[in-house]
Amino acid sequence: MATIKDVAKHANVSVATVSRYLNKKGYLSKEAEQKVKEAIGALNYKPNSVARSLYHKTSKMLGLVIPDITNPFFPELARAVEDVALTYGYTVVICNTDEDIDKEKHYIEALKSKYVDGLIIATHELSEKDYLDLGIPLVMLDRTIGEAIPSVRSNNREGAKLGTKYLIEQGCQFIAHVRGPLTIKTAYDRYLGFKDVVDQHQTRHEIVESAFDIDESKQKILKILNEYPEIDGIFTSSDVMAVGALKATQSLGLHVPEDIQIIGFDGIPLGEMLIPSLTTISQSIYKMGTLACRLLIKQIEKKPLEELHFVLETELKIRETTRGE
Amino acid sequence: MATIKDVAKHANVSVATVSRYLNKKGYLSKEAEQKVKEAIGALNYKPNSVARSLYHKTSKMLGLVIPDITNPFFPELARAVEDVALTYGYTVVICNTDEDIDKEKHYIEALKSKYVDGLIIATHELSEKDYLDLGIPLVMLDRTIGEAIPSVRSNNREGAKLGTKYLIEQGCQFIAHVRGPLTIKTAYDRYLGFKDVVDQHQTRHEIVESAFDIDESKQKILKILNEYPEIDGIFTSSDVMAVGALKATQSLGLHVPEDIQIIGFDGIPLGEMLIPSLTTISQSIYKMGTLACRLLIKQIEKKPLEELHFVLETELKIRETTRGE
DNA sequence: ATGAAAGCGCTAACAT
DNA sequence: ATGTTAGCGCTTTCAT
Repeated sequence: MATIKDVAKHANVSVATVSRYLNKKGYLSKEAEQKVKEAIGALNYKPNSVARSLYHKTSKMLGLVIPDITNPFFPELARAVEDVALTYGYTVVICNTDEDIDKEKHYIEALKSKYVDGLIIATHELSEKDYLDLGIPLVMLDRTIGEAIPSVRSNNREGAKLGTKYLIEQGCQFIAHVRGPLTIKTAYDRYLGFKDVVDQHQTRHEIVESAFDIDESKQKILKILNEYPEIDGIFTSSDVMAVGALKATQSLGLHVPEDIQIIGFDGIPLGEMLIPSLTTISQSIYKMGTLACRLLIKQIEKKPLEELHFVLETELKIRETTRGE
Repeated sequence: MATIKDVAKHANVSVATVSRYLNKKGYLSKEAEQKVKEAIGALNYKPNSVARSLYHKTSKMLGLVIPDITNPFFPELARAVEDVALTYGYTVVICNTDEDIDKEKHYIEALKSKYVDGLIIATHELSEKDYLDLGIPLVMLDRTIGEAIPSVRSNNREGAKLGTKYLIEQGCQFIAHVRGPLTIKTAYDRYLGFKDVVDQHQTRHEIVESAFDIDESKQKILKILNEYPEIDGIFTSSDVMAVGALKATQSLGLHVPEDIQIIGFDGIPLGEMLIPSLTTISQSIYKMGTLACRLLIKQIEKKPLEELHFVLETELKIRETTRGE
């Protein structure tokens, strides 16, 4: 691979001149410009990012820290981040932490030593201080952590209200809510939204807790359906959980949506592929990703942020697991 | 961030000594070792990867070039690659090319200028020469391209035979095959396998072509089902296409598997989540990823490869879209 | 056993 | 307008 020296030699100028050409900085005669341009073409020269990084302490790399790319919520998000990163000339490195604090630390350390320019964090492991101490631009995705770190998330509580309300409108008299782990704020907000509505309407309800996991959700629902066969509506804290619900009702010989209606949360592509397709509270996943990435790049480029915390509205996507009009 | 100089100063030794300690190379007195160790601890020193990269022309980074992480085949693959990469201390950068040759070239260029150590390629854009000219270790995933570049793929033809045979065993008399784009070798092999079996059994059949896309597949199937209502079996070239088939049969009021049986190909997690769950020819996706990554790292570490081309067997996963025993 | 110094490829301050 | 050079943080050869 040709270096800047080779180009300088070939063009009969100094490396500084080549560098000026490359960065369009400082004075440069038309003539020199022409010679350099030719040399670069002739040698097929490409600037070496590593050398640039070493000098600038910057890498044009972004880190995306997520629990697991295999969770259907994240591919679309990752895609969104990557799409805008590409636009601005950044490369993104995805880190699967499996919600393991050591793994997360390991990755962040590795990225820092590569001069990563910023991080989008979609996990719930470290504390605000840990993140702030990193000393690099950050965006929290799907949660806020203190006021200082910019964030992008959905209005989970309102979304949950939307879904619960719709279930009641469709005639549900006894609704089960499968909520996510208590430690996860997102899941807690959805629980709160559910609670708001059932309390207000004095709707009979039961709440179970489950990991965002299809099988655990199925088991929990089987259990509660067994205990309360009158349940005629299920609102789950995620679409994956709703699949578990669907499996459970199916194995019980229940018809959806005739006997029991189901609403999920997330709006992952899977929902549309199911038969029956899943009614859900859809988050603007792609938009969350692009927004987070733009926020991050703005910080990296030291542009002012007129707003730090973004809350996106959710949308009720009526499909086949509810009765419809 | 502390540098090697800081550590040297703190420990009252030269940077060379610190470097020797870091790399466990060359002579080092117990005493010096102790001092350096302390200094590193005290300063919380972490070696800078960028500086190392510049010297070694190596980055401990791997590139994974795929069409689109949003395609449900790839998250599991990416996960597998990352898991083994992590074990060996590598970081992986995922590149979504959208099957766009310019995007692929752009990414590869960017990675090269970052001294990426190797590439796993799961796209079909560039030629063997293009790849060879890169001059870095490579593994082809899901296809072979010449003899020189190591590869990992499934035995697609045998897999297709397995599926087609099973459909016939289950009583199908008229089978439709939705094949993938002709340009994709993988899809072609599956088509060949299908053809092998229907020809041998003189089974009535029809073939349509579709992108690996749910809606297009649905439309194509709707059309052929309309033309030949006697079709009682569908074998698709991917699971996503099979979802299209399921949607099509459902919209026609057909019962699966009673009226018509369906078999997909891939074994993506989605298949299990569907209701009815999808009978499919399952590839060992995770294994393909780990194998490819190990192969790549072996090359990077200049270890001999006893074998260059790996063909993994597929497995028939009998679920609910076929009649079963 | 340890240190000084060159060099990886690039940028920018300084000199001319 | 252009060139010389120090330095980014690290590794390694060569002295000592």
